[in-house]
Amino acid sequence: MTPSQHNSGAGLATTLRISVSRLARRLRVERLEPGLAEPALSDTQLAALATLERHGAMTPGELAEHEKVQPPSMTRVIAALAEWQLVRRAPHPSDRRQVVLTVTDGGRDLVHKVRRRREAWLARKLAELSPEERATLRAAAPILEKLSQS
Amino acid sequence: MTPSQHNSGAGLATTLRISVSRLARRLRVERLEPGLAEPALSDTQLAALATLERHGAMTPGELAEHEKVQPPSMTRVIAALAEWQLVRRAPHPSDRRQVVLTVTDGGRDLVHKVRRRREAWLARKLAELSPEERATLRAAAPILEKLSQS
DNA sequence: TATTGTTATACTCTATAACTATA
DNA sequence: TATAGTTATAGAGTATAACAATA
Repeated sequence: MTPSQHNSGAGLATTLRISVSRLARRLRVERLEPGLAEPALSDTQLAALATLERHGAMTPGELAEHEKVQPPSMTRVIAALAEWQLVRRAPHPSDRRQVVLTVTDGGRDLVHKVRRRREAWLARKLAELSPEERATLRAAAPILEKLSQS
Repeated sequence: MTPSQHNSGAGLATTLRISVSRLARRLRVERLEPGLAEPALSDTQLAALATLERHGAMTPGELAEHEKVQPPSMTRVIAALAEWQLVRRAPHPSDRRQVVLTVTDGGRDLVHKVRRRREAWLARKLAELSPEERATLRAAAPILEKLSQS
């Protein structure tokens, strides 16, 4: 690696891209494996449910915009989530064209369960590291976060 | 955060999962945006091409197994790649049921181009960081790599 | 008979276009 | 007229089942 690469981060870019992509894929897989009890939610359904759980209440249009899907696609996602009693639809208080979506208790439980399951694997792996290695990752996390902004 | 969480990495698991997943998604998106010159390869097509570029020569069955798709799906992927002259099919030397796939020069160029494009974005972002931040990431990369093993 | 690859067909997910109800 | 949501329909991607060629 040349000094200029060292400074600009070209060599670092290669190793970081590989390690980040691999770990992310591993985390994604880890979400799917267990948990055959609950309905098999698709990525979009799970993401929409998690967004709703975080934001509290949104209209279908807002949710579609947030999840970067078109409104008709969100209609189908909501229909599935509503059928499984994970979200609830209520009339908008002032505008009768709109619909207000909220997460049910069951939906909230499912979001938490999936979140815990995803993190359980990673937490186990982190516990196997040395304290110094964990400190390095703790310092790196906000920098990684900053990289993905903008 | 409690001391035990600090030691086991449960709190760290949350922040690290979020930052790694976000950055990986950002890197994936970065593959799509520019490059309107070449054919728009799907994720699976690009992954199959990259695997073939790395391994040199495989049969459709081996490639399907490696990419975790069923053989009929791989048949269609190969058909598209062959139509764009990115891979070449040759008869197997001894078993006439089998087919041997190799990457063409054009396919190899495309793999390299996409790989460079993905890294260019990250290298630009890394160059905006302070030397200390880059040093932290350089230390973190092998630890992230270790986490994704096993 | 078993195996490799392909063709036929169906399902899931998402998109665009057209429609309904309301503002 | 414009907007929110839905319904109708089409396209991309992948799966299983059935088939042809070869071992």
